[in-house]
Amino acid sequence: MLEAAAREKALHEAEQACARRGAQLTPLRRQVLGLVLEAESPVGAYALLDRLKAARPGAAPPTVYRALDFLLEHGLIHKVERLNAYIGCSDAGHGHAHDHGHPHQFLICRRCGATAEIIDHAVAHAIAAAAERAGFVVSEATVEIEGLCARCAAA
Amino acid sequence: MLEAAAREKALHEAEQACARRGAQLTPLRRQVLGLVLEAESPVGAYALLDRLKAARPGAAPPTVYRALDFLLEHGLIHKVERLNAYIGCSDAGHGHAHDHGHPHQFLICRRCGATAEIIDHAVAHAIAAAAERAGFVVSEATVEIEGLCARCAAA
DNA sequence: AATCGGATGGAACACTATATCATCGGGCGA
DNA sequence: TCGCCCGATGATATAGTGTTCCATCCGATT
Repeated sequence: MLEAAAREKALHEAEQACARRGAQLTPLRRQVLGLVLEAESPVGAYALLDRLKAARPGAAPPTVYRALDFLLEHGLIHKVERLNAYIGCSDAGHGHAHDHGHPHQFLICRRCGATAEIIDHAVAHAIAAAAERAGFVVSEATVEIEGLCARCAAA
Repeated sequence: MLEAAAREKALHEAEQACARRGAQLTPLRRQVLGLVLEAESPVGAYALLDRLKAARPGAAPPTVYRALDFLLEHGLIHKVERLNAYIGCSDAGHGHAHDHGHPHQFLICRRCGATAEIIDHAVAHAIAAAAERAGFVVSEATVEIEGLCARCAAA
């Protein structure tokens, strides 16, 4: 997802965001975040586990799920429900404690698997308005748009 | 989800929609659709399997997943990704063959689990516009809004 | 030192979904 | 009528995703 330099920068910003919030970005959590950020596409928990085992042979499913829960909780990553996979947040650290994340949407390419996060306020507003008309109090909205990315659609 | 009479009506309409499209709503598929429609909330595949076993002791996971695939394919049910569960479509049969469904959104209550399907054209348009700006060709969009339903928010 | 709480280690298990091969039965042409 | 094809179903096994539970470690506090 990110080049090495950009990844280091993102990790550093994550550390600072956690520090501000009184959350501990431990070496394990930081390492899992790094693995998510270096993946090309959204990455599954067990793929992360395999990679994590290179550095931590004893790692088991709860190891990675606990780290993922922390990162989700603090808005550093998102889960892509349609793929059962995780991706770095393009806008990490811009929330408050226990804010599971800002409104966002994903564009998921069927063909190449590339997944892009977008932040479209018109979509967010339309959702907020529709929910309000139903008397519904929104805590979080999942918007996952599947189709063909520009590159694959052209091909 | 539906009272007995409304359920019968929905099943009958599903039969007619399938007939129009040259699809076979076999007894098994009809039975699974009935189980989905009579559930209070979105229902998981294995919960359906348990109920199906009452009538068909030999039923196994593929039995129910194949039926669900057919029903999804023909727009008679939807999958709620956040819950890994299935729910009847509120607008069944209004599509064409291999049209996996019209634009729709879900309101999922965290507290009581009630899940309502809504069809909000402003949301659909905002999504289409955002995708188009990215050169993305949409085939299907998942919109799942989690929070508190009007009843639970009032309590 | 005693204790308390968050983080991690580790085994087992629960839940969700798919692969694979066999069988059945209706439609259809030779 | 026979043989064939093909979609649907039966049945077993396995893959993939996520959780529960208990133990341990370690730093902070008292």
